[in-house]
Amino acid sequence: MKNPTLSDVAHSAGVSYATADRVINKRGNVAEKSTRKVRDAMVALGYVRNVAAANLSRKRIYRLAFLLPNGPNAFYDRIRSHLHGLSAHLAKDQISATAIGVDAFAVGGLKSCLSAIADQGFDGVAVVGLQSTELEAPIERLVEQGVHIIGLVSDLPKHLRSAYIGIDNVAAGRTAARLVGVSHGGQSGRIHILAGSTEAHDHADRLAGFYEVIRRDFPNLAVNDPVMTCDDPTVVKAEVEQVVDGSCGITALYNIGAGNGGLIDAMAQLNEAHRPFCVTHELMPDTCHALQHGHIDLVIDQGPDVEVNRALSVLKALIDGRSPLPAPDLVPTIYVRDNLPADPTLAMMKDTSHD
Amino acid sequence: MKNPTLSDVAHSAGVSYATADRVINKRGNVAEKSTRKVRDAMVALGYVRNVAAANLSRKRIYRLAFLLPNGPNAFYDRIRSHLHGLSAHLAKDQISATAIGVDAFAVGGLKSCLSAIADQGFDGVAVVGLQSTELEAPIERLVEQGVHIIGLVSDLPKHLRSAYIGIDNVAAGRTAARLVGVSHGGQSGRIHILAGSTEAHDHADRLAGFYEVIRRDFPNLAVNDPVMTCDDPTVVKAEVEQVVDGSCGITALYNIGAGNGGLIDAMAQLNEAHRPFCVTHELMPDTCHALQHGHIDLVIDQGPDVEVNRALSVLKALIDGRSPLPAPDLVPTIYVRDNLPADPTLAMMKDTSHD
DNA sequence: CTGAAAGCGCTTACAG
DNA sequence: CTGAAAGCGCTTACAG
Repeated sequence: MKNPTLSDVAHSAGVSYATADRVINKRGNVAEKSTRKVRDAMVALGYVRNVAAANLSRKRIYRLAFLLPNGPNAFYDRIRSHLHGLSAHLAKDQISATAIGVDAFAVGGLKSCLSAIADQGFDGVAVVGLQSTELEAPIERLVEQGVHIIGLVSDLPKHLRSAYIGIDNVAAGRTAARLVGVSHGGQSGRIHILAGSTEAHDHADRLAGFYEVIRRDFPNLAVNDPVMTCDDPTVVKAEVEQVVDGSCGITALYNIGAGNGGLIDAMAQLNEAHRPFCVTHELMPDTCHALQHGHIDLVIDQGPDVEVNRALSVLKALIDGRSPLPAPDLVPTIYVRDNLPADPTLAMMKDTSHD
Repeated sequence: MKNPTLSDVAHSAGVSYATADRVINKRGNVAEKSTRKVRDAMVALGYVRNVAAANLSRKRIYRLAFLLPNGPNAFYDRIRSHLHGLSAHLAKDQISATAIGVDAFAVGGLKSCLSAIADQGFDGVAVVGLQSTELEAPIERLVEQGVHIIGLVSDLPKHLRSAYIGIDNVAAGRTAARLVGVSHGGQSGRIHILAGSTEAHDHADRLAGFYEVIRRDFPNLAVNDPVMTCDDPTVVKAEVEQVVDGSCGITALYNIGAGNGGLIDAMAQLNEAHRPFCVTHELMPDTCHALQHGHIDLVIDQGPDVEVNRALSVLKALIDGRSPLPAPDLVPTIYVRDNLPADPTLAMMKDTSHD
């Protein structure tokens, strides 16, 4: 019942091990006839290449890079720290994963970073992408070098990457809308929306999804035009305070982007029973705390840790030339105050543990 | 920068390869003095054992078993089919995973199954457990044989297993309660609860969590005593039809167990705008369809595919004697009609694809 | 175009 | 208690 090896195949095909190897690894320089014989033997015996053995003999080390936006951003800090906590573990599987900072969210920064990592011997890179054709040149250069590219959290143009690991932001926005809608229990209301910027594709997607559902299924709810906050907590706070004084009739608040600190500060001053229903994104120490204390109601979390783990295994599969383990698409987790991780700080930090 | 090998360690310790091997693998028969020298060299060089090489030379094959309840159950069918779809993929990593049917949910069936798989050469087994001390004997026997045991979906007594892969059902019940509560928008109401049986620990846990939150945070909501349905759709349907005729003032329905077909049939007859708010568990073709058509509102899904994948990697880590990849606890996904998998039937079935 | 041989980092008899 | 040697399934020069 044990798997046939390459030498079984070679034998059965009547050629040498080296020749069989040449055809299964497409190294060329093999007579048409030999190729055919080997191919036949392969299927006849049901040959399955032993990747572990191949990697051992080749001394393969998976060199991976994660291109993450620089700057003070709790979300990417969490990704960085998870990656860091994983490194000892990954080393045992001959995987090295390096986080590389990219300047701002601007195309220029990403472009130069992509160019800079060429010729550095990376086998795969996960990049927090941008929808810009300007990225075409540097990425194609990498691909020519045999580097595998995937989009992480925010996608690249589809034709430039082999996979996207992240959530469907339109669906996330729709989900937020549904839950906000449901929270009105059939009563009418007015929803106020905050977003980081119109540039950010993920924000635009969430907004589109949100509108779609509210307009279709909740005619009793009015939606204010989104206010841009640049993800700045101070801006968020000022905006929320101004609009929530009671005279505007706001019954729900949806923060599409970051800057939750400001939202939470503003909400904490209100009476829980009378404040608007609040939905935000990403479970962080502050949003977790706010949920526990009833300052906000729902957090839609994309699970950065899981995204990183998934990116890692997809990249490895790509490099090994095989399909990744079948797994369902990533769907964000909805947190309420009742399903929070046992010890929030611990849960956030446990990544830094090693084994 | 490359990792030191065992022969580096042996060299540096001034002993033979074989001796170094004996101490790192605790095979015994080594002089105290040699042991010390090797140990010192190990830490000095920062030796990391290459598991892949070890497995290759040992021709290790991971033989795993999944003990799943028999009988017509869509949930476990889905687990079985996912497992089946994975097998080609797993084979490439020298992993074989066999699903083994266990009679009913009774302790007796599980006990005899656990006894039956002893001496069969399994390295690890994931079992849909039961909280019964009767399982102690057969499990301890397996453990003595070096078999690693984990609980899947439903836990075993803690001291009998190395890990539990599944959701926190109390938290799931609390989440259901929160969302049901929120859906009333501050208005009062009455909630009707259906459960499979009082025996099932997961049902009991969900119920407890549900009560906890409603009682604490939603004094305006009354909760009927749970009705036991034996997870039978016919029973569920009859019960729902009886209670939803309008005269009972039911504003929400929570089905803790299975038998959703009955719930959906009953709901489909009602006007979406006036039917009670409906929450159930597990995304299946029927619940997915019901969500899309507005017959129910929320599905709390534990993600059996992800559970299986996780069980696999935890089992492998256990067998290799290392800690699993750090990953957050499993939290169920909340589905509404707006965040359903792209093609539901496809998504359910894609497991059967091979690579 | 083809083949024989050494080596990847480990384990497993086997002989002292 | 210790060591030399073959072998796991592959890849990589190297020699024809």
